[in-house]
Amino acid sequence: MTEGAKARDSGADGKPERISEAEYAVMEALWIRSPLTASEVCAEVCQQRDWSLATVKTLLSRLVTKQAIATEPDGRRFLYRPVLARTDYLGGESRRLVDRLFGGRAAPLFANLAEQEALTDADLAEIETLLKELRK
Amino acid sequence: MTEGAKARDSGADGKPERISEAEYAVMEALWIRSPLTASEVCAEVCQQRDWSLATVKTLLSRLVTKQAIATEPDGRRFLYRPVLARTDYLGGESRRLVDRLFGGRAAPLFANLAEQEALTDADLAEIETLLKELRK
DNA sequence: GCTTAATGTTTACAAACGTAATCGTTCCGC
DNA sequence: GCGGAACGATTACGTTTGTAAACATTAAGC
Repeated sequence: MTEGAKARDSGADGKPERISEAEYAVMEALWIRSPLTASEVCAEVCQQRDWSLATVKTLLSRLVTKQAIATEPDGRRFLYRPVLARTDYLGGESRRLVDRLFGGRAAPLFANLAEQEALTDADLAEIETLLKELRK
Repeated sequence: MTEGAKARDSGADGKPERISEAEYAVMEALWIRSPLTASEVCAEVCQQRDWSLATVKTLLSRLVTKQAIATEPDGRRFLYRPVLARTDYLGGESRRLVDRLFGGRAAPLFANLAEQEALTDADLAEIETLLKELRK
């Protein structure tokens, strides 16, 4: 490409492009262990999702384009490792949900989860502990 | 269609198809007030999202197909109203997020939001109140 | 009665996504 | 040195989503 930084941003500046659900599965593998080769990633996810190696390669390429992962050469092939931190991703997605569906406030989300009976006793206990931490 | 219940489910049985982000904006309008005509929905959302009436009509059709809303004839036109309850939708999406990103446990989500400083004092207070309720 | 405005239906089209096959190169084993 | 395996890059193709225009029908005004 002759005129570098064409556009479509997601560059170092603009907010990172969203990671799709399939791409997320690949990210997970890399968050657990990295760097990995494409084959190694496939070894981690292809069984569970019933994917072919080709699919994983496509997803890796797209993630590189989105700058969610980076490559480092290792001989004739690449090793892939996350650029986007897991915590940042989770935080971003959580905020998105809270902003989009609950007016940016977390309390209604919890009320909703409670209503859905999606909160286990363990969850409640942990949250209580966290609350104490935060209010300190 | 000659052979009713063709497929593509989302029928009365299979889990409801996902509602996209644009579609959600339409649902919001209908959750706030319903039934509404297409024009009325447009009056609610077209300014904010910079949409044309045509776009709203498309989204309404798709939502009808997905059985998220239903129509009732009103003379020569339709009135639209939600079939999917707001609470159910919010609950479903919340669970999806918790399942997909946090292994189905709400506590890590909470921890994450805290880390992202996405919890206001008001949130904390409300959640505390909720917790007390739930543990009763 | 005829034009027109409103409304649902159909069709359109580009971008993103899911899923992959194919192509071109290069290294490794024989 | 050569055939195949491994790998990244390119191309492919159907579906969903975002966004809308075109079309058909009909009710309503003049």
